[in-house]
Amino acid sequence: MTTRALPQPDREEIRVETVLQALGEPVRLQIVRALADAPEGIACGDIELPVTASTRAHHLRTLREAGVLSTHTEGTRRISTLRREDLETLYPGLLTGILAAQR
Amino acid sequence: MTTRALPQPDREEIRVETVLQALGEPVRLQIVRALADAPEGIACGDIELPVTASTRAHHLRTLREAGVLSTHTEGTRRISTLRREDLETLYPGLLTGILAAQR
DNA sequence: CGACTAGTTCGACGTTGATCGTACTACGAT
DNA sequence: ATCGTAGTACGATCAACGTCGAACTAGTCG
Repeated sequence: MTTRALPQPDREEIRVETVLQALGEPVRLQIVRALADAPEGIACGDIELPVTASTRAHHLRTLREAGVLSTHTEGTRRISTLRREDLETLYPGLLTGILAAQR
Repeated sequence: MTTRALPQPDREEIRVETVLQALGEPVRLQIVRALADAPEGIACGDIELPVTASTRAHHLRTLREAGVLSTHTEGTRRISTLRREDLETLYPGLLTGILAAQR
């Protein structure tokens, strides 16, 4: 089995506008919430979403490039995790605030 | 002189996706930052923005309808203020986190 | 190897959204 | 009442985005 990490921005490259724009999309917010409930990460396909696989891939890429999540390959699966620490350092309280909203 | 408030969503009507989407636009984020620096409110036209008056009006409306700011008329000027308390109640930490980002 | 599975990439399509100019409204001052 | 100022509403335009299906890549298991 192979394990590899996908390219993502460094902490200092993360921009607020990009993060907010990424989070301001219902499906992506749903993904972030799913990830928040799974601290150890979750496989893309295991998140229930009302979109096709290709759209899901698109959203995950957007979130990763915005710096919201990390993805690494484990065999044929791609495990995504929230970049909690980076986000908390850059924008303390932001994630908490967002997740506090009732679904 | 006349004073009147413009229609805006009640606190319980505010939706996270809408707020995040509103904040995820550079010009609007700039407006929010200007408002954060002026707790007593600020007249629309006094915010320096790289867009025309009509575009500015559009963004202010978007932010107001999202529940991010309040606007009330004072004579011919429209004074906008951040809805800090409502946002803090709904999404504690969100605003702080966003404003913590260096410009 | 070949078949299967997980996921991505690409191109197309339709919708949304940011922007502008122009026309309009509302208020205050003269 | 008339003029000037602050700001909004409308319609048009163009770019960005979410969505999909189909083709592709990469890994696992027989």
